[in-house]
Amino acid sequence: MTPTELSAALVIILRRMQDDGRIGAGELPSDVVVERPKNREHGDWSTNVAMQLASKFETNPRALAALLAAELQLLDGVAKVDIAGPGFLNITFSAEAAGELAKIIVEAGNAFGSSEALAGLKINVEFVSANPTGPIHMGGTRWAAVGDSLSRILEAQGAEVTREYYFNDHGAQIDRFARSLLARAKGLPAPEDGYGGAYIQDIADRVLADTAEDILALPEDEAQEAFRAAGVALMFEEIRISLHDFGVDFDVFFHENSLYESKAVDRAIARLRELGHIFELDGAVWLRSTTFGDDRDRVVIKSDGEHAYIAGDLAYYLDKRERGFDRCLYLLGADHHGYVPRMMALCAAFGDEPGVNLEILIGQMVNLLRDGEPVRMSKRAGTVVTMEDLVEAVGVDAGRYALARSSSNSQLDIDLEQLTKRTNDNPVFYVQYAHARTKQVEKNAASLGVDRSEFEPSLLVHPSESELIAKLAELPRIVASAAEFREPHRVARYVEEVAGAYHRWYDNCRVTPLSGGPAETIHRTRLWLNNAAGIVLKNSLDLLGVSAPERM
RNA sequence: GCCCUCGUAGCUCAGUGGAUAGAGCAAGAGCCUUCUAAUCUCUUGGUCGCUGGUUCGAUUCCAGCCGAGGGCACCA
Repeated sequence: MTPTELSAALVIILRRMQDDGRIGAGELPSDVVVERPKNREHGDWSTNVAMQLASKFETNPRALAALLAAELQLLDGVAKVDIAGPGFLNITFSAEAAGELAKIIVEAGNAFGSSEALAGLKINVEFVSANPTGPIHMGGTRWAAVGDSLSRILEAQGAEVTREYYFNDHGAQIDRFARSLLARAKGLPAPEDGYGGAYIQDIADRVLADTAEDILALPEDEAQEAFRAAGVALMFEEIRISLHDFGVDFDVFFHENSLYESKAVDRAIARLRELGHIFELDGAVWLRSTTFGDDRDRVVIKSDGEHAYIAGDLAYYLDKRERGFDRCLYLLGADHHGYVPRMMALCAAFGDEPGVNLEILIGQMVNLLRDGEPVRMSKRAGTVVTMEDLVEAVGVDAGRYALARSSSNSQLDIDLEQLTKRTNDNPVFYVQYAHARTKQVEKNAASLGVDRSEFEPSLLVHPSESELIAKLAELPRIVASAAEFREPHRVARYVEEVAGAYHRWYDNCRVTPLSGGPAETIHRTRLWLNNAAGIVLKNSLDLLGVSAPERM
C-alpha cells in the first residue's frame, strides 16, 4: 500500500458511497490529497478530504469522516483509522503493508517516480536563449539548471520534451557585437554602445587567426560583416560547449535569422492580417495587441521598413505550433517580465489559449556573494559573472544544485564560499553522501553474504524505518507536483529530506550483522530498503541533473 | 505614475486554506573497538513586513499600505 494507492482508494470509496446514496450527488475530486502528518501521533498518512467535501454533500466533516473511516478500515494493510480535530482522517498502515514499498521500488528501479500522466503531450521548453554577444551570465545559468531539470521532470511524467535555445543572430545587438570585434581587432577602444570584456579580444583574435584573407584590409562594412559571421559562429560554439559542460544539451538551436530567410515572419504577419489584428498607422505596421489585454499596441514593422523584435516572436511562436507543440514554455529573466502581456496577446491573436499553449516562467535575479560581499568581477566578461566562473568556483554539481533548489520566483543569493565547503552546509554533498552510503552498504552486504533472498516487511518496525519508507513513498507525488507547477526545486527539497531520513535510519538499523554475526532475515529485508533508498536518491538527483556518486 | 516578483529564525531558504510554522547553516553540548563522523543526538533561536477583509479555520486567498529587486521604445 502506497499513499498514491490510498488516495485512489479514497476516490473509489467516495464514488461507491455516492452510488448507494450514502452521500449526495456532486462532483468528486479526481485526486485526494494524502499527506504525511508533521506529528507522528497523527498516524502514517492524513487527509483533509472530509473537511473539504462536507459542505458540498450537506453533512458535517466529522460525520463524513466517520463514513469514510469505516470503509478505510476494511482495506488490506490499513491497521488503524482515527478521526481527529475538525475532521482529519489519520491512517496507520501495518508495518508489513508499508514495508512492501521497498520491494516495489527496487523492482521498479529507475522507473520509480515516473508516470505517464503527460503521455502524448509535446512540450517545447525554451530557455537560456542568451544573445551570442558574450558568455552566459548568471541569469542564463539559473535557467540552464532549472530549465534542464524541468525538462527532465516533464519527461519523467511521460511528456515528449524538446529543449530549445532561441539564437538571436539578427538585429542591432549583433551589429554592436560585430563593431566591437572589428574595433578591438584594429586595436581601437570598444564603441560607445559596444561590448567590453576580455572575451571580445579573444574572439577577435580567433576570427583573424581562422580566416585566410586579411579581413582588416577589406572595406569597413565588409570587414564588419566578416567579423559578424565568424564571431557569432565562434560565440555560438563557445556557448554550446559551456552548456554541454554544465550538463545541458539542447535538441534545437533555433536561429532567429532563419525566420527572416524563410519568410516565416512575412507569413506570420499575413496570417494575423487575415485574422484582422493588424493595422497601419504613421507609416508603421502594428499588431492590435490591446484586443487581448496588452496595455498598448505593438509595432511589428517600423516606419523605416525594418522589422521590430516582436516580428520574430510572432513567427517563432507560430513556427513552434506548426511543429506540433501543444505547450510552448518560455523561461525568461526578470528583466523580460514586461514582455509577458504582449506574448500572451500574440498567442491569443493566433487563436490559441494564453497560459496553456504559451506559458511564460519568469526567473528572478541571482546574486553571487563571497564572504557576504557581491561578486562583480569576472575574468573574461569584465562586468558580469558567467556560467564558467560559477563552475570554476564550485563545480557543476554544486552549481546546478544551488540554482535548482529554490523557487525561481525568488531572488537568490549564492555564497561561493559556502558552496566550496565540503561540509553539511552544502546540501548537495549531504545528498550525494547519502547515495554513496547506500552503495557502500550494498557492497559490504554482498561481501558478508547478505543478499535479497528474503523479504519480510513486517520486521521493518523501527521508527526511523517507517519514517524512511514513508518518505520514499512520496517521490511519485513530488515529481508530479514539480511537473504540474513547473517547480524543480520541489525535487531538491524532497531529496534532502530523503537523505536525512536515510542517514538517521543508517544510524539506527544495520544492514550487515555486527562483528561477524550470522546474516538473518532482518538484514536481508533491510538490504531491500537500503537499495530502495539508493534508487530514490539516484532518481531524484537524475531529475536535477546532479551526479549520484557511488563513493566519495 | 503603472506593471511583475519577493518580504517567514542571526544567515540562505522550504511551506499553493488545516493540527504545536519547518530544514540546513550559524551558536552551545554530546556520540567513533561495530556497514563512510561529509553522518547522528540534544539545546538555543519566530509579531510569518503592517492594517483590514473573506470563513469553521489565513503564513497561504483578496484589498490597501510599507520595504527590496526588476521592468515600463517605431531597442533587441
